[in-house]
This record gives sequence, structure tokens and C-alpha cells, in this order.
Amino acid sequence: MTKELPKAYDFKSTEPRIYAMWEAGGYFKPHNDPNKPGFDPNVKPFVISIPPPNVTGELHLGHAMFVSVEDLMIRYHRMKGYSTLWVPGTDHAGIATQLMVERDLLQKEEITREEYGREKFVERTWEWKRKYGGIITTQIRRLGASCDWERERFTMDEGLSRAVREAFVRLYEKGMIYRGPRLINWSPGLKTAVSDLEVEYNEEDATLYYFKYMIKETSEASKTSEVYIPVSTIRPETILGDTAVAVHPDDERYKQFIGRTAIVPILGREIPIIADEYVSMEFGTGALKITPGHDPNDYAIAHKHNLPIISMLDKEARVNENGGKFSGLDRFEARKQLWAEMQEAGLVIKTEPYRTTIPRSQRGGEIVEPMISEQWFVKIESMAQAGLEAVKDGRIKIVPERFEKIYFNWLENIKDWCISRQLWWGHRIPVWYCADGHMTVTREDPTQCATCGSKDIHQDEDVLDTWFSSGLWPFSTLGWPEETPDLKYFYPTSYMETGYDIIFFWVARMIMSGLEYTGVAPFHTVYLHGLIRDEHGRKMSKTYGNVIDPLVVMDDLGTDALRFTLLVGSTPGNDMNLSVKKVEANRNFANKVWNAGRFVINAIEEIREQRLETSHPISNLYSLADSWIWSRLQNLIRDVERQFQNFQYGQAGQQIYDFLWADFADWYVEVAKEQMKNEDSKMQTVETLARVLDTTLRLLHPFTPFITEEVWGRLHSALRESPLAHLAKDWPDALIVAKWPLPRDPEGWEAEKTADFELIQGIVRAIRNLRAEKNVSPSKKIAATISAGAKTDLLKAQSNVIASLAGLDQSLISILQSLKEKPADSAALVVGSVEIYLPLAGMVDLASEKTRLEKELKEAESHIQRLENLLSGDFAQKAPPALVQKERDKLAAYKDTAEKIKAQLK
RNA sequence: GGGCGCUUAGCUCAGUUGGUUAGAGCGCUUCGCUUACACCGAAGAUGUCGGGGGUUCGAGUCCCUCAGCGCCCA
Repeated sequence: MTKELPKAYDFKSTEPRIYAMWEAGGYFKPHNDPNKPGFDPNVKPFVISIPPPNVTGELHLGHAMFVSVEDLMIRYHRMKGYSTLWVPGTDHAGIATQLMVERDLLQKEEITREEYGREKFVERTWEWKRKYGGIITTQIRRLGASCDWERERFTMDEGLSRAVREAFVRLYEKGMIYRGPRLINWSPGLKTAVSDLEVEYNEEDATLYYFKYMIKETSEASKTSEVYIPVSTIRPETILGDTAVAVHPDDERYKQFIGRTAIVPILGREIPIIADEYVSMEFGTGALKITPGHDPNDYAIAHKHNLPIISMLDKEARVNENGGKFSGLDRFEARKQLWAEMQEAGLVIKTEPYRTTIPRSQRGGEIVEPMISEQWFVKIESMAQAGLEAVKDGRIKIVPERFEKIYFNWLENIKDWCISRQLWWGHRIPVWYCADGHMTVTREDPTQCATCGSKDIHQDEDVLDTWFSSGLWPFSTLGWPEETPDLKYFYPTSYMETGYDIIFFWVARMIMSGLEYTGVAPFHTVYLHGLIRDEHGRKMSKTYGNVIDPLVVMDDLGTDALRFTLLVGSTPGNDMNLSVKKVEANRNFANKVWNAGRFVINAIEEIREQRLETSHPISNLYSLADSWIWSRLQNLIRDVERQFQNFQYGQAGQQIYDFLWADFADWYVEVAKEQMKNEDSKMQTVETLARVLDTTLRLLHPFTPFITEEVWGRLHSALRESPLAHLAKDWPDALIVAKWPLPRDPEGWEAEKTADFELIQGIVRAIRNLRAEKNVSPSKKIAATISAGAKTDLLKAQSNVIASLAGLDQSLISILQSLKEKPADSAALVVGSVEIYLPLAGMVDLASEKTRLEKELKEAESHIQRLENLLSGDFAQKAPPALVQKERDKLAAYKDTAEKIKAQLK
């Protein structure tokens, strides 16, 4: 019996049920698994490793975006028959996680991590991870992610930690890792080195301080007069670390001072005055103080001129012992006090407001200090070179292509990678020291010094940059350095899909790491999506209050609606503006899918009791509408396939949407209602409905997996118990593993059928239009006389379609080759070469009819004019003949129409 | 300073080998609860495709240039 389906799609009850069904059915696992019997190494795999989210993070739209895109890629390939694997997992996110636990510790127990102790703190962080680490993966499941959860990994898992250890030791053994004091970006609040990439430079209001750098006098005589070089700086406190004053060698103002000695204010230290072309004569006073310990440019100059380097700040950015009387002061307090003293000493010239870029930490926003610090580095040049080549020679393709340039530019200017962090949460650097300072670097934790055998050894305090471990992700998750079956079969992976904002952080490092450790590119395609902004293009932020929470959106409108919005509303590499309104529109689309499905399923139920052999054999009985929708569908399959190949997922989704709503629901279903009234055409109509719906659901599945699975399942069971059961004979149990529709070449009949159906559509639209204009009640069936000329047979065959769609009374339609005279009291319509007369007694006002027809004539004539101009020009000679013919046909049609309208006007 | 992107209907955006009369959603106007759907249907209005120049039979699409906005790198 017919099971009543609710009128509106209920995503709330459907989504969890469908997801559980998929997971229990094992559909997320690769169908060809190298760890299982019957494995066939010749089956092509398709693999994506997830960009691992922060293990303690919570779902935001960035996650929703990458899950939607990757799940789409995965589902598409799975349906195409690839042995598909999507490896999920999470990242330990050193700083973020540590901060969270620290904050919690401070809140609950009012102690700092230092007071708590390292070992206990790390254990507490693990507990935190065990407690909250599942939240993000649960939320990712809600998005419909079809990843193989049995292969889930975490960057600090035993296996992945082993991979990190292996990678470090290998590089060390190759001499590619070194330790030493270098100028790095220091975060005083976090008390760790941070990556250059984690520093943001924004223009801010600041103060430019002008002061006098006194010159040490050589002769007693000049001691009384004031001789100085004026210098300006944004950070006066760094004067304490100055080791030179630099001027341009050609600067006439200062040439005389080059080689002489300047005196550091207040401290009285003596420093040289040097010449360097780096100094801009135009900027500020044209003289530059050099603080190599706290500025990257100054650091470079110091190296060139062999200047001493002085650090004047400690780890918390307080002035250290090199700052004399200022030592112990915070950097900003020191700035104030030093300046005040300089003022007293008469060394101040002036201050002025100034806009400049200030380096701030991405996390927390505090001002980052360039500082000299002992850190571990990777010599990056050879890895960068390999990374460059892999993209240049096409082993890796970046989509969209313009990001290749950005990638090249970064790698060409790359600096050695500072991989150590002064954190507690992360992979500890596998280096041990004995009392004599010998280093032991091993894969296994050592018990004694490798050099002197001392048992008194301790491990390096630092941990590795989180990106060091994420760089290994595509292969560490598959078992590397073990040659596991997974690694052998699934590596290298296929696509790397992520946001363009982490192209340097992650994509570039994965490529370098993959090439370095495995010798092959870790994937052949990088697909980059854009960032999500609010509906007016502003960045989403809590301060603005414009944040959209994907969980709330899914609760309110359904996962499919959110996914479809993200996928169809974005283009590769471009930011998208998101609004709840858009998601609402797509919730409506989901409902349209539901109801179209409901209609088809009900139609199948209706024929359930009929036996196939009692109705006509189906072939060759297809109606014009059947042929038309079939041809449109085949077109759609071809288009969608092409769009998928070109990564134009949004376009593909849009076309499926348009087909389902405009072609299938608005037109074909309406015609089908008519065709089903006739026993002769009922069966083939239901068959077409079922086949078209089936294919459309397959195409739509990667975009909106839940509703398509649900409707398809119901379609499947309805069909199985119907006379059309043969249609579903090789369907699998679930849509998720159903075959992707294969594009096929047109068979030749399509153009004519399409043109014919479009004429019918034109006629129907024209009649509807006139009815609306004349306020004819939609329920009122009216008569029509049609003069159809060459289209007489076609229109006679389609008269019931025209009648039902345009609200005509079929018994009152007469379709003739031609008319001797036009019917009285009728409104006339001209569609191509077809004339339609609607007897609207009492409603036809001759004057307004004349105006309407004249307007139409004018339009037709303007087209005639345009086309005649076009065809009399070079177009006719130079354009492709087929195109010219098309325009000629069009011209003929417009001329025909114009003639007919003219006749009406007589 | 260098590079990249964007500028299309009131709003948000599609439009990838140059080829009809440039599309969609939302919003707006009129009508309609026709047994799939009011989360709907029918009909309708709205564009100097940022400005200028060029290539071409033909440019929203390619080239040059200018302007505004945004991003990345220094």
C-alpha cells in the first residue's frame, strides 16, 4: 500500500538515520582494500587526506566549506567506481590547544602551567583532548562527510609521532637541520618563537621619534659645539641595542661623519657610523639607527658590516641587563622612561604622528618582537627547489592556476624554516644532551650519550612546529615510514583540497615534505577554495556579530541546504559572501527535490497493480515530452561531467538545479500528469519519470547527499514492487554507491524534438501570458482556434498537452492548416509561424489588441532589421556556415511572424 | 614598491575554448490553495556587463589603459 510521504522534507529525522545507514553499511570504506582478501592492485584509487582541523576546535564555516567540497569530490569518484578513500583526522594545534588548557587551568585552579609542571600539564592536555577531541569529528559527520572513520588519525598518535621522529632524524643525518641563535619572531605573551607566517602586518597609528645621535668629538676645540646626526625611530627603546648609525654613502649631509663614532644616548656606549646604500636618503632624517638584535633589516646590515649584535629584551619583552638602568622594565615602559630621560638630556628633536605597519601575532594580537634566539632550523633550499619543480613540470597542478605564481614566489624567496617552538604541547625535539654538551639524535629514545656514553642526558626542551607534523600528513596517516599496504596502494594521494590561506603553511610544506621523504609528490592536484564572508563581504567576526554558525544553519535549514549553498555559491579560489537567505533558497530546493520525488513515487504506486505485458510495449511510444526531457537530461549529464573535469562544481550544481526545477518539475511533470490520464501512455510516462528522477538524483548526490539518498531509496523500493522493476534490477542498495551517469553522444533526433517541444512551450507561454494580461481566471477553460501551417500535425498530436498546460478546453480546440478568415471577437497570438485565436468575447478591445500586436510587430521587425544587417555584412562570409545558417533561419522565422502579425492588423 | 583578484538587474552572485534577444536566487508588481510542492505555481518589470581605447565578421568574455575596492608578498 501507499505509504503517505509528508508534504515537506523532514531533514531532522532523515539526516542522522541516513548517516548511520551509510556508516553501518561500510560505504565510507574503499571497496578495494589492500588489507583484505581479494584485493586488486589494478583498481584505481582516489584518495584525499583531510586538512586536519584543530582537535579541540569547533565547527565553523571554513570546516563546512572544505567538508562540502571534499565530500563532493569523494562521492563523485566513489560513484565513478574508484576505490575511494578519504582519510579523516585532527591536528594537535600546539599553541591553540596549549592556550586553551592553560586558560582552563588558570580559571579552575588559579595556577599557571609553570607552577603546574610540564609533565602534569602535558597529561592534562591529553585528558582535554580525550574529552573534547571528538566534538569536531562529530560535527564533521553531521555535514555528511563520507570519510573512513576507521582510518582516523591524530598528529600525536604513536604512528604519526614515529613519522615525525623519522623525518627529523633523516633530515638531521643529511645535515639539513641545524641549531643556532638567529633573529626570529618572538611572541612575548606566549614565550615562544612564531613563524613569519603567523605574524600579521597592519597599518596603525604610531609615533615617529626624532632625536640626536651625538658624535664623539676628536678635537678638544669642538667639544663645546653640538655635533650630531638626527635619527628617527618608531621604537626608541631599541636604542639600547643599537650598534651603529648608518647613512647613505652619497648623502652630502652626513658624508663627513662616516667612519666616526656616535654615542648611544643615556648608555654612553660608542658605536660606529657606517655607510650603506640600503639607507634611504629621503626617508625621515636620512640616517638610520642599527639595532641588529631587534630588526631583520638591521640584522642583515650588521652581518654585512660585522657589527656586534646586542639583545636588549628578555623572553617576556622586558629590558635585560644590556639596558643598564632600564633593565627589568617592560618594553613600552622602557620606551617612555628612556624618552623622558633623553628629553632632559636635550637629545630629543621632536615627535610626530606616523602611520606604519606593526607586526602583530595572528593569535592574540600582541606586538611580536624580532629577537635573537637559539632555535632549530631546516635548511630549506633543496626542498624548496624540489617543490618548485614539481609544480613547474606539471606533476602537481594547482587549481585555480593563478595560485601557482603565488606558490612560486613564496618558494623562490623562502628562508630557512624555524621548526622549534617553546611550547609543551607537541612533538618534543628528539635531541638529547649530556653534561659535556654532546648531542644524541635518534629514532628511539636513547639511554646514554652516543658520543661519551654518559647516562646523564636530558632531552631538548622544545617541541616542533605543528606544521612540521602536518607536512607529513598525506603519508604519515597511511603508515609511513612503514611500507604498509595502505601506503603502497593509496599513496600518493589524489587531490589536496583546502583554503588558499594556508597554501604556504601547509600545501607548500606538504609538497616539500612529500618529495623529501617519499620521493614523490604527495598528490597530483591542489584545489583551493576561498574564504567565507558575510553577505556584504565583510570578514565574519565576533566583534561585528556577523558570524554564521553552521550548526545553527543545519538545525534550521538542513545540511543539504548548507552544502548546496556553499558549493554552488562559490567558485574556485574566490571568497564567497554567505547569507542565511541563500541557504533558505536552497532549503526550498531540497523541498522541491522531495516533492518531485514524492510525485514520481506516487505515480509508480499508481501503476503497481498493472502488469507490464497488458500495456503496450514501451519502446517507440515515447511522447514528444518524453523525448525532450530525455534529450535535456543527456545534455545535462554531458555538461555536468565537463564541469566536474574542470573543477567547476558550482556551475554543475546550478545546472542540475535548473534542470530539476525548470525542466523536470515545471514542464515535464506537468505534461506527465496529462499523459498519465491516458492508459496507453501511462506506463511509458511513469518509466520516464522514474528514469529521469533516478539519473538526476545520482547527479545531485555529491551536492546534497542526504535528501537524494532518502528519495532514491524510496524510489528504489517503489520501483522494485512495480511492473517497472526491471529498471532497478542492477541498482545497488544505496545511492552513495550507485553508478555515476555516463555521458553519451547525441543520437541525432534531439535537435528536432527539442525544437518541436520548444514551440509547444512558446505557444503555452503565449496563451498564459495573454490570459494573465486579460485577467482570465486560471480555472476558466477556454476555446482556441489555431492556424498551424507546416506544424499542423505536430500541434494536433500535442493538443492535449497545450490544452492542459494553457488552460484550454480540449474539445473546443481546432487546429487547421490555414484559416479562410480570422475568427471574430478573438485575440490573436503569433508564435513563429503559428497563429492562435482565443475567443475572449467581451474582453477583446480592438484598440488595445491593435496596440499589443503593433508592439509585437515592432519587436519582430527590429529583429529582422538586426539580422538583415548582420547577414549583409562580413558575417555571412567569415563566420562558420552553420552559424550563418542559424541566423538565416531565424530571420526567416521573424519574417514569417511579422507577415502574420501584419495580416492580423489589416 | 611588486603581484593577484574583483567591478554584470535594488541586493548577493553565475556566466572557461569569443557566437541567439546577458542569466539565477532574494526583493518588487499582478493573479492563483489546479489532488507533488504556498519551503508552491502562472505572468510581469528591472542591465550604457566600472570608464576609455584596440583586435575581430562578432567582445561581458581577448589585448592595452585609467579609476575604485579587496587580498597576498616585500
